[in-house]
Amino acid sequence: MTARRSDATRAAILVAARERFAADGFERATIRAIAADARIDPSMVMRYYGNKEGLFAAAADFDLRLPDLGDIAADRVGTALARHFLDRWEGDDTLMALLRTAVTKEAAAERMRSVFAQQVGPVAARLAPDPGQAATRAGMIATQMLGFALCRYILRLPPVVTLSPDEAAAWLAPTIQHYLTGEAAAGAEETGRRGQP
Amino acid sequence: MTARRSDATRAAILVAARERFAADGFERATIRAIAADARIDPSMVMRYYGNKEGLFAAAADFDLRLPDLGDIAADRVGTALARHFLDRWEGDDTLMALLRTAVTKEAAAERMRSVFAQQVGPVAARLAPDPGQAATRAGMIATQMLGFALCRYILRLPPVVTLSPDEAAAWLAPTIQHYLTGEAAAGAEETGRRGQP
DNA sequence: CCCGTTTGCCAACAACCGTTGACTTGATCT
DNA sequence: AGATCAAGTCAACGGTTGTTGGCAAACGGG
Repeated sequence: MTARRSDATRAAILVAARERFAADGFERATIRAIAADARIDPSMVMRYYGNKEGLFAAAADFDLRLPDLGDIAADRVGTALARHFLDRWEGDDTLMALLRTAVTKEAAAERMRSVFAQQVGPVAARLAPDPGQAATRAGMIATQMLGFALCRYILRLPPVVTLSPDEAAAWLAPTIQHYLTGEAAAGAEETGRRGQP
Repeated sequence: MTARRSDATRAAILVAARERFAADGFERATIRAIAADARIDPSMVMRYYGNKEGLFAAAADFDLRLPDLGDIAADRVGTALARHFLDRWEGDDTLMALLRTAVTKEAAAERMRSVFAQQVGPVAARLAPDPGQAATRAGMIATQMLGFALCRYILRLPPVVTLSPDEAAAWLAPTIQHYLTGEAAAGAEETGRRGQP
């Protein structure tokens, strides 16, 4: 397939869409505002992306780009993961657009689920000491990383915003490492039982 | 001030508003839908709460209701906090309404910030080994608790949804405890420096 | 050079939203 | 009983949004 003459316009729309979705979320980001940012007519957005959901799907196409962790000592993976997540968040509007939208749109939440299941899950599966708990371990890592992003980039809690990237990584790394390779939490020994009682 | 005749209506509006805000977020929850749930006219909402933001402010008035932790051993506070947070989330729509809205509305984000600063902050200030790091420790606790709530109740990541409350508390407690009283993360020794370089 | 296709703009529609004001009903007090 | 005021209903307005179809200009192959 050869390059179309409208590729520049398509790309401009996508950039503007990512910025608006990241800054305002899905509902408050209007097609008119996105089109104005991209200096084109709103109807162009419809022509190239069908409708607002199609535009979002194209703008929020995301990959964590986790590096190969094979050559990293198992007890240093926590640090590597924490740093990678932070780098990924700082430079890319896509993750923020996805998170802001996933809170209110089921389709975006589903994409968020698949990102973590397909990209963090395998890492846990390879490094977790207990294969049966790998999914849970990946899930707990997601809670910590998404929670950190939520507090730092969206809610902007002052003590979390103030942290330098190095400090942030230093706080997060032991938690990630613990969820990944630390002792599993049984949790059912006090008042309940695993799964449904 | 004596009880007004309209108190039942006011309360019905508030209940319906909390449910809608919690389920749909601020923008997708319409005054018309809330009024329909409460079986009254939309104009009643305006009369009693001024406008949509006033309604939200009334519906999202929230208190963590942290218990007195004075009589709990310092090394068991993590467990107590984790359990309390979980209880608070399970039973009350208010927190979900607040979180769903805080992601896109600055006023709600500000309320979220003050909730954690004024309610979690003091706990950290009393138990942290290093007073200067108390705010940071409270912030990291917020990242973990809000991240867990985000993944379990809003994004519904399967491995996090599946956990029983006891299992969840067992996973969260060591992390909270570590953020509260564990060794502080220096974090600036590798490539950066604390605060601005 | 001409004709079909792509690219873009313009105006408009239909739906929905928050919000308002006027009117009716019902309770309460003298 | 009649006056007063709160409680509730109804219809509408102004604005915004996603979306559509028609039309003009630019482009490119024959």
